[in-house]
Amino acid sequence: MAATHPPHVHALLYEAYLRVSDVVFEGVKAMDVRVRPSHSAVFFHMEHEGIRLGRLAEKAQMTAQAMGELVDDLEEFGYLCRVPDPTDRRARLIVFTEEGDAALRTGYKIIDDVERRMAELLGSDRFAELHRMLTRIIADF
Amino acid sequence: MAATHPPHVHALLYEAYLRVSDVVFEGVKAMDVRVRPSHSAVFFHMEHEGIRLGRLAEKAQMTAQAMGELVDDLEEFGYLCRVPDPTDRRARLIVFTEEGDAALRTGYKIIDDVERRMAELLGSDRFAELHRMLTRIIADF
DNA sequence: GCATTATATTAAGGCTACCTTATTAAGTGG
DNA sequence: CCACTTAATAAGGTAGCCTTAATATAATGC
Repeated sequence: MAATHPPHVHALLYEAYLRVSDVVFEGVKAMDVRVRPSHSAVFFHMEHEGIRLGRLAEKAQMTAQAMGELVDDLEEFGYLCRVPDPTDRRARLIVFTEEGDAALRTGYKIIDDVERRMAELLGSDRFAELHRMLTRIIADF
Repeated sequence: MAATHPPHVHALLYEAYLRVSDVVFEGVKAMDVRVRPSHSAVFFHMEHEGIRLGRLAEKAQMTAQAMGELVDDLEEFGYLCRVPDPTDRRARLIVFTEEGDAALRTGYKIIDDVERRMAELLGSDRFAELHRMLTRIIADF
C-alpha cells in the first residue's frame, strides 16, 4: 500500500498482466466487438466434442448460472449452440458452430503472437525463466 | 484461449497475481474484516499531508464518484476523515486518523512480508530478475 | 414400479466495483 | 457581476459475478 519507491512485485504482476491483457483484448475486439474478456473463460475451457454447462462452470471455477450467461451471449453471437445430450435428457451439450471454431483459432493466434512478442522482448531464455518462476509462485507460494 | 499444453505466460501472470493477492488479502482481513481489496487504492495513493478527492481519484485512475465511495467507507471505519481545505472552500482534504496511519503501516508489513517470502521461494537473484522482467514488460510491451 | 434422492439447468434477485450524467456550491477572469 | 470552471456529491446504470429457489429428468433402494 501507499506508492512505494521500487514497486512491489505484487503490484508489478498485476500491471504486467493488465498490459498484456490489453494487447490480447485489442486483438479480440478487432475480431468481434461484442466479445468481452469474461467470455474468454468459455473458449478457454470448451471441449470440441461438446461439454455440459455444469462441467464448463466447474472448469472455469464459477457457478453454472454465471457460466450460463456467458454461453447465452456466445450462442446469441453465433459461436456456440446447445444441443440435447443423447446420454441424459436433463442436460444439453454446448458445441462450437463453425464460426465459433474459427473464432477459437483466431484467439489462439492472437495469444500466440503476444507470447512470441514477449519472448522477443525478454529473450527466449529469460522468457522461459519467467515461465518457470511464475509456475513456481503459483504452485508453492 | 482453450486450455493449452504449457500454459501461456499471459495466463500465468494472472494466476500468480491472484495467488499473491490472496495471501495479501488474508493478512488484511486478519487486521479488519470490513476492508475490501478495492480500498487498497485509497491507501496506495493517499498523501500524509492530506489530499483532495479529485486528485486521489486521478492518481488511482478512477472517477471521483467511485473514489468517493471508497473514502466514505474508510471514513466510516474510522481510518480517514475529511477536513475543510483552507485554500479552497469548495474542497475538502482527506487525511488519515491515527487508526488509519496504523492500518497503513500494518498494510506495508503485510506486503513486505509477502515480498520477502517470494524472494525466499525463488532466491533473491531470481526474484530481482523477475522484478526487472516485469518492469520491462510494463514499460515496453 | 414408485418414492426418494441426486443432478442439470434456469430464474430471480443481490452485491461489488466501477461508470455516466446531472446538481450544487464555490472559486476566477474579464 | 456575470459567464465559466472546478470540487464534490447524487442518482441511476452496467458487468461480472454470487446465492437461493424452482423445474425437469435420472438413478437408486426397496
